[in-house]
Amino acid sequence: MIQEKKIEIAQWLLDPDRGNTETLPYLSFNILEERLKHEGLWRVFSEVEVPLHPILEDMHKAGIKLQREKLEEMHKELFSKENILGSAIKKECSHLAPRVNINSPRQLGEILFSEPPRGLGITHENTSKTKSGGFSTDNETLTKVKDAHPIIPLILEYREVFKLRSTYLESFKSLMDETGRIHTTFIQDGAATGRLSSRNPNMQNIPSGIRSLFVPEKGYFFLSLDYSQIELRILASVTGDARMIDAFMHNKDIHVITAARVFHKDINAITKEERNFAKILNFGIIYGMGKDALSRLINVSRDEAEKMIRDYFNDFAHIKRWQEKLLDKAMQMGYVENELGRKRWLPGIVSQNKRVQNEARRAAVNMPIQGLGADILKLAMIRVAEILKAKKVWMKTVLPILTIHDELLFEVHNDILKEISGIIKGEMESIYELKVPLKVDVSSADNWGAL
DNA sequence: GGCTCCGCTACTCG
DNA sequence: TCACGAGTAGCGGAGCC
Repeated sequence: MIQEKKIEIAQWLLDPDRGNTETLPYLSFNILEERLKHEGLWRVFSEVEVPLHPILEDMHKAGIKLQREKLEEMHKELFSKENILGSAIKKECSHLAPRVNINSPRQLGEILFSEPPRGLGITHENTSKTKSGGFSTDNETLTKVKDAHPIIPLILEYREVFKLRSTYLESFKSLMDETGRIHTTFIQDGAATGRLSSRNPNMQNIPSGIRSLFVPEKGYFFLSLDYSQIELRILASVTGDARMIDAFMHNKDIHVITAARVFHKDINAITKEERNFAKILNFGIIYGMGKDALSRLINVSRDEAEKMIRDYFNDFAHIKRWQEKLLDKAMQMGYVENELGRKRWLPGIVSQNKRVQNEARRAAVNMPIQGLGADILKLAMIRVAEILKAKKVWMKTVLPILTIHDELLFEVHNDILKEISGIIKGEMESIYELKVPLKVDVSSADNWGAL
């Protein structure tokens, strides 16, 4: 691994948000090494990031194959659909603005929500929602008024089609090599929590509807292994909350358990909707969600949302205490850290500006969870690569293809699929010890969409 | 007049 | 103001030559 890369990673570990320090680029590696050791970051550097780097290079080299004909076909189809929808939309508002650009949210907002004669005067609750004072035209807003005018569903469908064509299919076409594979770049020193990201193209946000375009070579299968509910398991483990730990130890449905707690009902009486609310609440806790966000998301009053959060913390008392302790320390020390010592500095935590401070507080409670999830996956990648290299199959009959936050994707030769999937699953589940078991779900298929 | 840069809006994923 | 973490496309304003 080249020295320059090590320096970049060291700098990122010392300032993962890229903004707290100014002139690190001129520091020698020796000085960076001292700083890493001084900050307790040497372990993450030497045992995680350094050994991970060649694996990401191998993934880049391997790439992932697209079905060229199917890609062309889908592109053609979407392009024609896009044109038809575009014409229909323009027809609906041609009397107002014959030269409207549908891709301009500002123009679109004017046309939909201004009073006649300038616009269609569609009624809506929240006027001028955007930062710059314009009408918001996002999916949530338009869905609320989708029956008010025939133009609305057309716009929603146009947006969907346009996104698929322009952001995904178009870039696949231009990035595909002669063999039909595209080679994303995994960014090791980008995300502030320790996660990886991906670009050119971003393979970590491919819509499920077009994943079937990606296929293994003949004689191979895709093998996917994903950690089941890893962030909630980490939440249970690092907070030491006995009830949540118990739920995972006995393989119970964590969202049903939560629903029973906050709705004061028996586990067997929980409805689908209540389970879904609890699911949103569980994730919301990881993200530091407040009553406003919760009430908007599950469509209850702010008072009801506040009560649900209060009940949640009453029942999972360790979680509340863990958050308070963490925030105290963050304010004293200026940073938070995960179990491996990975750090994130959050100067906003002591800001006089309430909004800035609250942003930092949410990031603070999230980082030790999201960041440990990232490290567990990274450790697993390192271990799996080691074993598969020893078996002489790495980059031969087993290709590492993608890593998507809680999931690994491989392209594996038919003959060894079963053996390899057992090995990788075992390593992923035993790579890190939490107070609850790590659970990995395995699936394989002859295209990415079928996993 | 044409070019690049950047913030904003919107949408995709875990 | 609106829940954490990312990347990308297009629009449109600002500033430069």
